[in-house]
Amino acid sequence: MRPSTLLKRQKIIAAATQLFFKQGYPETSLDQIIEQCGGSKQTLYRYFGDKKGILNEVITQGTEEMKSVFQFQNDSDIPLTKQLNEFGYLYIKTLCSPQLLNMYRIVITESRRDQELAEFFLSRGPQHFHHLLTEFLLQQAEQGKLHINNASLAATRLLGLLRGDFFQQAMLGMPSPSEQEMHKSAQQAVKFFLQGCSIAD
Amino acid sequence: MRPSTLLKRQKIIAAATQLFFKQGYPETSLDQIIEQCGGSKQTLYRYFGDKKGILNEVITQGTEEMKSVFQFQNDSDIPLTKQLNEFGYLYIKTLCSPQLLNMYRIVITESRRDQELAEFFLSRGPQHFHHLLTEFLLQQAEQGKLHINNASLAATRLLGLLRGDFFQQAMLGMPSPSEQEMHKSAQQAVKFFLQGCSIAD
DNA sequence: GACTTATCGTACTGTCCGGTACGGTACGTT
DNA sequence: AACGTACCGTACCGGACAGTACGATAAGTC
Repeated sequence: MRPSTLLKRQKIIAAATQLFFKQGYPETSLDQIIEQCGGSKQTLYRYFGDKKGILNEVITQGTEEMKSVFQFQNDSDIPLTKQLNEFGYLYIKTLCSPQLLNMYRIVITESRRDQELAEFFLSRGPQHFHHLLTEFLLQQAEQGKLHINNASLAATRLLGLLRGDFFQQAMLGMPSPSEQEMHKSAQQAVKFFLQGCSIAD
Repeated sequence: MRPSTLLKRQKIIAAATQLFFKQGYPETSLDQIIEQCGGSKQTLYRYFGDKKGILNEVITQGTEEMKSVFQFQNDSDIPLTKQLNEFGYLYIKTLCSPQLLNMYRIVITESRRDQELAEFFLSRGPQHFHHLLTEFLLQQAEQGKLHINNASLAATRLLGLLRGDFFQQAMLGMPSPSEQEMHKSAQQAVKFFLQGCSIAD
């Protein structure tokens, strides 16, 4: 294997990602990818087998990158509300990012043909956020800072409140909220969540 | 115009709906629709202009039908909690129905090309539910049965709680919850919502 | 420098599909 | 019965595109 191989792979994936996100997966031809990143169709088949192989790699790297960007600092010196506000803002911002929205659209479209891809994306994407929040809530509960019986269910609720209408609307191409709206919505959702928690379950 | 024309139109739409929902819109050829409902391609073009014309009609009739199915009885003799539970159950059930899920998938997929369709669907589908709930909450608030400042925001919150993870997962092809789970989830969400409302805003 | 192997460019194949053309046929009207 | 119109069936057009074939060329290895 040549040393340039890995670089070429990344170039192909970068080009494919950009085109898939911009136009959609079925709407992007292999020739367009080649045109964007140079090289020959043969190379593309050598590395990825077929078109779906490219998509798998795009989704894999896309989710990986998102996970690395979404860094939620769990610092016990910071008050609970503030930490949740920050988490909420990050969550809304991530959900409304073109990166995630485009992946959602593609995976939803392909889920009819490729259930495996859908499950993969679900576990690496949405369920990852759920997992992070559940762990955090669990920890807070153990420290007595929060009264919940079921951390996973509580996480589902907070995430649902955070999503609100944004996600559905963004998914259908409506404009994303501003940074200010995201902050405000996150704060309101967290407040509402904590009030509900003070008694619930 | 012949009397059989309307019948034929409906037959075409029924066939197209079934195929679009089962296979997706781009994956369904006009020949397949003809094969299913009989007739000639020419007729199809006579009635609908082009393929997208058929889709528009499918979505229009689909949302119309859903609105007529989703009948929320506002009976002031019934306690608030019970009414909200019923609403919540209906909402979850509708969201997880193949009818709505398939429309969502198609519209999301097409929203890249046809923003108008997306907005049409959004207003007739999701926003219709939001509107119904907002009106109801407003009425309850005016009667002093509920303390909220912003009925629309409150509706967004309850709907978010009701959706929980179900919608995202169903959208990606995961199995829908059972009737029991729907009932239970609706009750829990409503309970949590009402607790949050007792102080919030 | 000789050899190997990855890559390139281009052309090609097979297929699918939206949309059109057109001759024939049933239907409804007068 | 005669006429016009809607409808049917089939064939066709043009274009797009995944995937393949293959000879030419560059890059790395010895």
